[in-house]
Amino acid sequence: MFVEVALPVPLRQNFTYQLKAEQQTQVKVGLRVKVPFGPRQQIGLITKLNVECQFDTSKVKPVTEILEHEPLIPESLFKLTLWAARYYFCSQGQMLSQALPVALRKGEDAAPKSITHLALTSAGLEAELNVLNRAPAQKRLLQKLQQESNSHSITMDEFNALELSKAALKALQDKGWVEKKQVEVSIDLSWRQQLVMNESAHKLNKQQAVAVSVLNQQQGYHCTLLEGITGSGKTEVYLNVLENVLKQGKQALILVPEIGLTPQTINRFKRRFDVHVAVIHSGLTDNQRLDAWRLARSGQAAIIIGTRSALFTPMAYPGLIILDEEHDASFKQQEGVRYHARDLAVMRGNYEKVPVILGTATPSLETLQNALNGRYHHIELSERAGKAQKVKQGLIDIRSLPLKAGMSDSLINEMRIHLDAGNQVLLFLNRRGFAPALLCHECGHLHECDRCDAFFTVHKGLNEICCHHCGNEYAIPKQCHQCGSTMLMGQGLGTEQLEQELEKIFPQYPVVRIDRDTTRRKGSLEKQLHAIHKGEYKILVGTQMLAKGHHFPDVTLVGLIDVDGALFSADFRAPERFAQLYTQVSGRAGRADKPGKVLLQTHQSDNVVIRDILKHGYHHFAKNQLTERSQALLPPVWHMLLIRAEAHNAQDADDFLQAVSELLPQNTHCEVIGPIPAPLDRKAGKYRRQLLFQTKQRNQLQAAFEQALPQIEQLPQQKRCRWSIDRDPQDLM
DNA sequence: AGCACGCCGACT
DNA sequence: GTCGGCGTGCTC
Repeated sequence: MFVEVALPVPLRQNFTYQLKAEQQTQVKVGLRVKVPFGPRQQIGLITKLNVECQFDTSKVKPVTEILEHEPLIPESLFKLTLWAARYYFCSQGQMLSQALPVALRKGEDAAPKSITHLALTSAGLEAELNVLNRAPAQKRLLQKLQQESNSHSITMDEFNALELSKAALKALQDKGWVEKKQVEVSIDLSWRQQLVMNESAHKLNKQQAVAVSVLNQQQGYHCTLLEGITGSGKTEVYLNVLENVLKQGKQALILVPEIGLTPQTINRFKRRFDVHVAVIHSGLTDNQRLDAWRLARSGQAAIIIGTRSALFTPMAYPGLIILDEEHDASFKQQEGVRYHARDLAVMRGNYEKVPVILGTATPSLETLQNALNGRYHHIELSERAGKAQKVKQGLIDIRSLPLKAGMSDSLINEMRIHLDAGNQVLLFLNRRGFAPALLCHECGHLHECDRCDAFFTVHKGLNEICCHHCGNEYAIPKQCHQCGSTMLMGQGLGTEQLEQELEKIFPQYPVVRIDRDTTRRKGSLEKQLHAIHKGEYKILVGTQMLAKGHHFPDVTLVGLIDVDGALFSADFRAPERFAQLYTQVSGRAGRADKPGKVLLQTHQSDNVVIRDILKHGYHHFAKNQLTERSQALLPPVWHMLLIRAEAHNAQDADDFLQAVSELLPQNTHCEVIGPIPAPLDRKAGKYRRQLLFQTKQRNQLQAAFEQALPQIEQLPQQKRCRWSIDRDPQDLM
């Protein structure tokens, strides 16, 4: 008997293996198997049984081992994954391995084993808390354990949630009061019978109430765009719908952007319901991920909340999928298989027959189009939930104005007014580092990365010049590389420099900078945000990071220092992104008793995009953009596939893509553009070229490319370069 | 993607 | 003499 196995290799095919007699009775589609593959053993999933062997039978190898008795993931999720492999033109094995926690890919057991508990010993039960007055961490842990009335024990997960040090635990163990115990896991599904609420729902305004009642009526698959302006209380709507779903004994999957998965967000859900919430984020170890996965699969975790990859978490009793901040670019994977969690979430809702809610204040054009043409329901929340006031907007035309570190006098004056009134000010600049280039004042030479077509960014604090594209870095040179002059200076403005200048202009107001450089260490973002909330800083400087997801109630003025770069990038999504960013930062300013203000500095004050957003708001702008995209044959109206190729030698990449372009149809419904150099022509020492394939209909793209792909893989030019496929690309970089 | 094989330069 | 650089080819 032969079986077909999907393996996590980039070859777009599955592999045939033989089963030994004793394996044949226990084999099923969806089981993991260990198989020999070339010189090593690989773990794959069975996709078909009893297949005719297309391969030279004598070369077919036997399956080494079958790793379980029951399929790892439900059929709906398995089917979704195979669908995604076809859609994104990758191998089934690659897509399936995306869908499994790393531990399972490596062969770890899927069934939950015993887990470690921390338990009180009898001595610990009688121990006096007051003895530990000088060891507060130990005291808290002991107290917690003594309060657990039944078991006098907690799981390691619960211990970690207390955020106490390992040393405190060690000390209690050494005293003989606490011990580690292996406990057999039992599956606790009591939440399905009786949902316990920790707090009651907040009062909804009329729009929220209508939204909740519409969403609660949905049975089976529905997709809804919940378009709610900042502060309109989307989360409260989620929580109400969630309550209804949990009461039916069904689980909910909540997907959030990478930056949005903060303790505050998680606590919001934990605080409302007394259920197990499985949190899946990038900081987890492989085994912690696997634990969360098991809890979700068995149905013990009622709520699963995570970032992009959590999309693939199996659920025993699926009831609802929510994807928050739907427009966020972090839902699209940017390496390997470039899937979009938003699109797959909608597809998953289809397969699981459950409703999907896409929430945002600034819908992506893709989602907006689906809402406008009726594929998705569309619910709008246009009222602010509290009595928060609308922000005031201002445009500063900086053409020929004198600037201090990129700031005009009017911006600085406005800042002073808000700061003197005791409020916080947020300045947004999407360029980290001190200066985006190093200029020789004598000969005009701009120092360029030797591996990329890009200038070095100057980082004064690190005393380094860095290439933000390949990670190349050197100490700041003392002399110009071209003329030897020592008169070197930063050219342009970055967050680091802005921070420094602000400290000079407003010495009495402490400045904090939030960007990838200041938040590199784990937990430092949390720390800085906490300090901001406590009011330790008055001026906040930062990149995108600062604009996304975090609300600062004491910020009353938001300044966008330089948006011209963002608006005039070569990318067709630049206006959309800018509009989203602007709308999102605007939402950060002000609160009920303090009206907020947003100031935008630009050299392009009469730019139609800027005018449109300021005057009519995001929704109006987005509708106009859809028309423009349609006229320009761009997504989401047309469908796009991008093939990137890179090679040491530009000609090799060009030749390959040229050959590809000749394999693709070109007519009124299908367009091929390229090969063209990528926007960053040379990156990390390699030349990058790309080819765009666009079609009017989604299925035309699927059909045409499916037909061409086998031929593309056979092209002799293919060997001389590395190439990859990006369906529905986020950007053309 | 890995991993082996294979063919040329600078080291104990 | 060998260690190791990465180009090329293969994986049921």
